[in-house]
Amino acid sequence: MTAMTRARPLVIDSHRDASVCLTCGARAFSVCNVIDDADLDRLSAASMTVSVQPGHTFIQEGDPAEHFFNVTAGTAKLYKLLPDGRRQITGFLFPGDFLGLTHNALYAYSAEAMTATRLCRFPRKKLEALLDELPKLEQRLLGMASHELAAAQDQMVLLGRKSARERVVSFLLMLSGGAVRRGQPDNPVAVPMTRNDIADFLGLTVETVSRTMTQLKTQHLIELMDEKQVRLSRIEALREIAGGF
Amino acid sequence: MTAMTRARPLVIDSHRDASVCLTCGARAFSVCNVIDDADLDRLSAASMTVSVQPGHTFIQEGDPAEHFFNVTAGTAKLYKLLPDGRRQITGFLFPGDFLGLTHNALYAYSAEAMTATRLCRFPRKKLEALLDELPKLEQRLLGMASHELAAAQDQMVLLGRKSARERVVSFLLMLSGGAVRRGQPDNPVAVPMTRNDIADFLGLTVETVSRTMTQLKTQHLIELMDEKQVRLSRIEALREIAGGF
DNA sequence: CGGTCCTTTGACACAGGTCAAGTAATGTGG
DNA sequence: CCACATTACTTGACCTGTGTCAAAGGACCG
Repeated sequence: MTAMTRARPLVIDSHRDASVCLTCGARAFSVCNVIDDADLDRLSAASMTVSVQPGHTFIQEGDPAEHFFNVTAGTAKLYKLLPDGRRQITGFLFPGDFLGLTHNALYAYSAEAMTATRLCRFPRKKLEALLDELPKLEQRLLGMASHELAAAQDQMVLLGRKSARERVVSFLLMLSGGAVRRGQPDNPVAVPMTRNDIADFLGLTVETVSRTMTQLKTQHLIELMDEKQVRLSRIEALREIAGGF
Repeated sequence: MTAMTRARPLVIDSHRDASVCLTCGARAFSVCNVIDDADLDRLSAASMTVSVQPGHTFIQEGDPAEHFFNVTAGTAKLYKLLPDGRRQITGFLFPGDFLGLTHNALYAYSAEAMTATRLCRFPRKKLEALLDELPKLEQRLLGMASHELAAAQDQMVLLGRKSARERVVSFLLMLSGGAVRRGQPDNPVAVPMTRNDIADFLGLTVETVSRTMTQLKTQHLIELMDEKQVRLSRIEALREIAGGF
């Protein structure tokens, strides 16, 4: 982490069509505050803006979960490791996403910035203390958690029952759908992660991801503008392949 | 659903070391009420006990999520289907578990009773209306959702990165761990689900599950008391194989 | 006691993993 | 601005873990 500056607080908002810290300099995609100014000030006293360089792991699985974060800029990945080093990426974070919810006092996963990332950081202790007094805030958290849960269940279907082809197509559609919600170009869609990250997210190997992409390209279902930019040429056909996303 | 009787309400408690409906006749594993008697009465007016026969699907994915449920007896499975019928079981429910949290107004999965099951049913609308007034209740819900989320992430690692052998062993250890938390015998551990259900939970086929079990048996790592009862003979060796559960 | 469902086991096939090599893109220091 | 290293991506050849298909034995039930 390269910079830490005092900032006004995180504003919890509905997932995805998310607002971000009011004063971190990040634009808010939808401003739908759940707490009023007075409470904002109480939160703001303890919040901080944190800048993270690409490749930096700013959360370690198993560490005490001292902070709650809101991504205000950049992209990050969440992952878990097996003892022998196998990795499963459990999610990608974009501006507006949060992390740090945990039922015990430890982080359940590691988090690493993929691009230069700005985070609004807030002590979990304080947040929890405020939950009693700010039911709206808690409802928002509950809503976000429910949303995450639904996404996790979809991912279980993908990992447990879909073929490599179906996984890759589902992934591209997910990315595109997320871009829409964030008000970013959805077709061609930006693919900021490496093939390796995609593989670890989809439960495949780099080689299989790469092969599948070229196969899709050959069949004119997608078009690789460049490495990190994919046009979905035949969305309906792709949706058919994905099997329900 | 074969029976519906007026019951006193669901009591939301910490996941797993869970209490259940106070008056459904189910014993409470830990009585740690989060709401007082007056509020209980308000909840109770709308709650109901529902009995469900084995094999009955009492929640359909995509249906309007009108109720929130608390399992008070029996076992159930949650699953999602792909259009062509492939199935992924996303979780098993035991007494004390809940279901019905959803961020939109639809159920995200189907639920089917595996054994005779009793549920405490509560209208979601009313529950949501009460959240403002009962922050403790909401905190409990948030805690349960966070716990579910952590479990879902573990399951992603299993589905994305573990071998068949590792999956089966992880599953048996999970079952055993859950039994401990519910105060039930954990070794030998009850395995109430069919091989097919296990397969659909682990992202495998019945045949692979069956073969893997006999392989573990041959290697004296487990012992099949009968079809639905497994002794974990060498727990430490099994933990080693599972890779962190 | 015949039917249904669950489980196990065997023989074989194939999707995706592994290993290896080559190419392209990016950065670094001289 | 150019050697050179490094990292990401692609492609090919081959291998293997798990799926598929088939069959048979057992448990349960009306």
